[in-house]
Amino acid sequence: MNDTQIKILEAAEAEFAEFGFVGASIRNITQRAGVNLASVNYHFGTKEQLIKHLLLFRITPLNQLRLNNLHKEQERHQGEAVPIPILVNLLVRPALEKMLTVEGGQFVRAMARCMSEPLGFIESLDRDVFHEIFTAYYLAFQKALPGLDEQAVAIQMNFVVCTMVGMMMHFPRMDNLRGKNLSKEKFDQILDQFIDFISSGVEGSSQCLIHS
Amino acid sequence: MNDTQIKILEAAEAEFAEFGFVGASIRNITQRAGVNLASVNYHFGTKEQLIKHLLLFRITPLNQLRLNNLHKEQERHQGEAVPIPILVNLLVRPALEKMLTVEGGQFVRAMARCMSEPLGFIESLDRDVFHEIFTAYYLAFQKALPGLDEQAVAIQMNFVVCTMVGMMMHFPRMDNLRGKNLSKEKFDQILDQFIDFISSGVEGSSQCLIHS
DNA sequence: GTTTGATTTAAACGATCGTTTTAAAAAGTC
DNA sequence: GACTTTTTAAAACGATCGTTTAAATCAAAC
Repeated sequence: MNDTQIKILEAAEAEFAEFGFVGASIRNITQRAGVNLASVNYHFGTKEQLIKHLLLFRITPLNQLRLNNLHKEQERHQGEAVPIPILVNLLVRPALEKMLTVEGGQFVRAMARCMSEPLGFIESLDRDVFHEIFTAYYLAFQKALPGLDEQAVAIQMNFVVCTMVGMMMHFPRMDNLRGKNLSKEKFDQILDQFIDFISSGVEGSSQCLIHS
Repeated sequence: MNDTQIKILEAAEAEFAEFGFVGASIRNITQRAGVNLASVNYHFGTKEQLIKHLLLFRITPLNQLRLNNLHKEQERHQGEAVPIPILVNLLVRPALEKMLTVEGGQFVRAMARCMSEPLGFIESLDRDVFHEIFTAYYLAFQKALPGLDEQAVAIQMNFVVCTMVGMMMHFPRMDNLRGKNLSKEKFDQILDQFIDFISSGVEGSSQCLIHS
């Protein structure tokens, strides 16, 4: 990985976080990075290939971690269902805990913003990158929510994903936190509470479905 | 309201829903509407004024409804706290129930997409339009969650908003629903479940805070 | 030191963007 | 019917966009 390439990726992440994919401009990115305009196309090809590279570069290890941790937890429970709060924590925390640092927050927001854009190649990338982890967690959720049919489990997982993505996008705008120099302790506390919020949501809204 | 203006607003809504504010193009909008390119600037001024007009035109009655229903419910409870599930329902349902129809879904997605863009005038519009309703519901949440300090209540409300906005953006992509010609009954059932999800999230994640 | 390949640079290309201008058409007023 | 106002129409403006090109610079190998 070239020095120029690294500078481009860092600048691109900030730019995509701020303006999304269509709003981002190659000229701004190269200017932020202090490199020549043509170097993006030289090193990465098109703008589309740049965001693909960036997203894959960041999301792949994230999902690998989520997958490994799930397997570990499943082994620990020896075939029994892993409880919902643990599943939610394993799924949500790796992404959200990055939001505390500046560069982590940029990555998270860039990911949430760009992945939400309804462009053809984004939607197919979305499915490609998240298919494996979605099905792995889907099976775990199914085991943890006996009595729910397949579609109900998928809907619950969509609730979880919606909530997580909503937070990834909305976090920088949370009124009562912005500009407060959020300490790590306070942030962790809010993150714990958020994961608790999601877990309680899944468990609470599943209950009436199980008893029917 | 002119016939041309209506056609522009309808086309603009579809365009903004699909591409967001920066991604939307005046040329596409006028082409969709079947009107001349210059008519957008003639009738609405700039692109920025167009989206402002559209958002205000749609959000104002929505928030008025949410506010009226809250006041009614507060009268019914005669000074006692309105329970969380009712508050969440009053806050969330008016927006989400529009997603079932095509034009409603376009409006909801346009709103979620454009409001999430980190542009200066959008963020100020955001605060202007939602300030009144946020504080009204904030006070109601505070009464329904005794024992939580001010910041904790605000955080809970941010969780709710995050979740709602996440759903507004993510709904058209929910795998197990797309292209299934979702019936009104099934949709209402999912919406009920979603509201239950949020309510359970608030109540569940508040509990450990209250007992401390 | 020369040559070869990789990288950087500056300039340009064609396309699209939001907006403005100027004139034609339509609608309304007396 | 003449006049004024409002609305539409076509064309152009200046700016920015992603991308390509061609020359200049650098690095490494021989």
